[in-house]
Amino acid sequence: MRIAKSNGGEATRQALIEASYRLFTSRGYHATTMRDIAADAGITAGSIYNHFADKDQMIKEVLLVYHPIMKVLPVLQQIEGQSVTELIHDSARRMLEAIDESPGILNLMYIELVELNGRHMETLMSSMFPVVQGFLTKIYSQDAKIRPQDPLVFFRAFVGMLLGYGLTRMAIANLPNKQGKTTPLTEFIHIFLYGVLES
Amino acid sequence: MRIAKSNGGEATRQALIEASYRLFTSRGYHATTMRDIAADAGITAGSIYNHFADKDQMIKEVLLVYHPIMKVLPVLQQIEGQSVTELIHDSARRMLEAIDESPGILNLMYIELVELNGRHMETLMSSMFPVVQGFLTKIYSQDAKIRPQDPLVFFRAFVGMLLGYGLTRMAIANLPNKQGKTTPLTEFIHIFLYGVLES
DNA sequence: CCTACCGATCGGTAGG
DNA sequence: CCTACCGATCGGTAGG
Repeated sequence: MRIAKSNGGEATRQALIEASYRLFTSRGYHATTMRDIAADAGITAGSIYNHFADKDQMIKEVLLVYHPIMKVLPVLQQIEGQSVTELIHDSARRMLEAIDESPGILNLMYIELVELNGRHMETLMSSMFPVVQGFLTKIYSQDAKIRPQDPLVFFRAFVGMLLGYGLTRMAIANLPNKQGKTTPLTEFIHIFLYGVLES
Repeated sequence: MRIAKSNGGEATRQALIEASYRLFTSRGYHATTMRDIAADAGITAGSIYNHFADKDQMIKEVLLVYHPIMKVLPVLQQIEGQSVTELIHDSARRMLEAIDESPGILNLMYIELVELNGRHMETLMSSMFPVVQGFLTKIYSQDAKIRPQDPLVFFRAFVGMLLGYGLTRMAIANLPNKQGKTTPLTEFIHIFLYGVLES
């Protein structure tokens, strides 16, 4: 039972988390120095250690708040719709909104997987498990013929569709001659629905 | 017109490329030191610079050989089949084979995109363009109703399906309690085909 | 929260 | 291809 400091302390801590999120996602973990983070948050390097034990604890807290899985879980729990089609449309749209709120958030997956050797994956996935189960129950209890017998395959295909959309969009955005096309998320959803539903 | 050294020089160079590929993909670019690479290739750090100007040139050459795009392009050119279904099955299977040949190869995408800030994406994508166009021409000239009017959407959905399959498989493989299930690539392909073809 | 500083380690070079 | 070494910079600490 600790009483929060009235002002500066917590604000600085938040600024540090946001700064490290910004820098980690745009350069990677090991290329970002404590001095970079401190400067971005408006303090000096030594002062970071009044808020965090070390660099590893910083990325841990960033992952806890910003990892795509963490951002997407609350959305998955609030899905609404009267049919599989509606449920998928609603969830796809809202999951992508959640991801678009934090630019570069998908990079955290890679940072965790490669630069941190997937150390936190187990924790993240296990907190995901019950939510996914609830989501799939909602889907499969609808009155519709669904092609994959294994719900896990359904979920992998669904997440895969969203990942594929997000990553190819990222790749295209990195090009200089990006045409001003509207992003065809609905087309991706339609392909997935046609693929997954027995007509 | 340089005559290759009869022996050790080129072999060491190859050993260095393979070592750096292995280490870059398993730890990331900035976490891998020149000393790590040298040791893995069986020489000392200073000797690397007889073969490569600097660290940046090493990752460049690794990308040129191992980047998923480079591995997948020759496969895309050799696709065979008498129908869209056959063509997609053949290409998906062979593309995934090419990727499975080099473990961790997908990590190179991340290294290039985040740790190297996407510097080489343009070059890679532009070499991809004509091959993709040939692939799509082959697909769309078949006698079949294809749902996406824009071939680019078709291709994004196709690549997205493969990426989604590969990445969710990676995520699952990182878990300790991985069940011994067979990987359902064909189910992914079926979902995609049902989604993309008008029956 | 800052200044000043530490030991370690990095990428890269010199000279043989 | 190795030994020896450089300047720079890193994560982290001490003391105030």
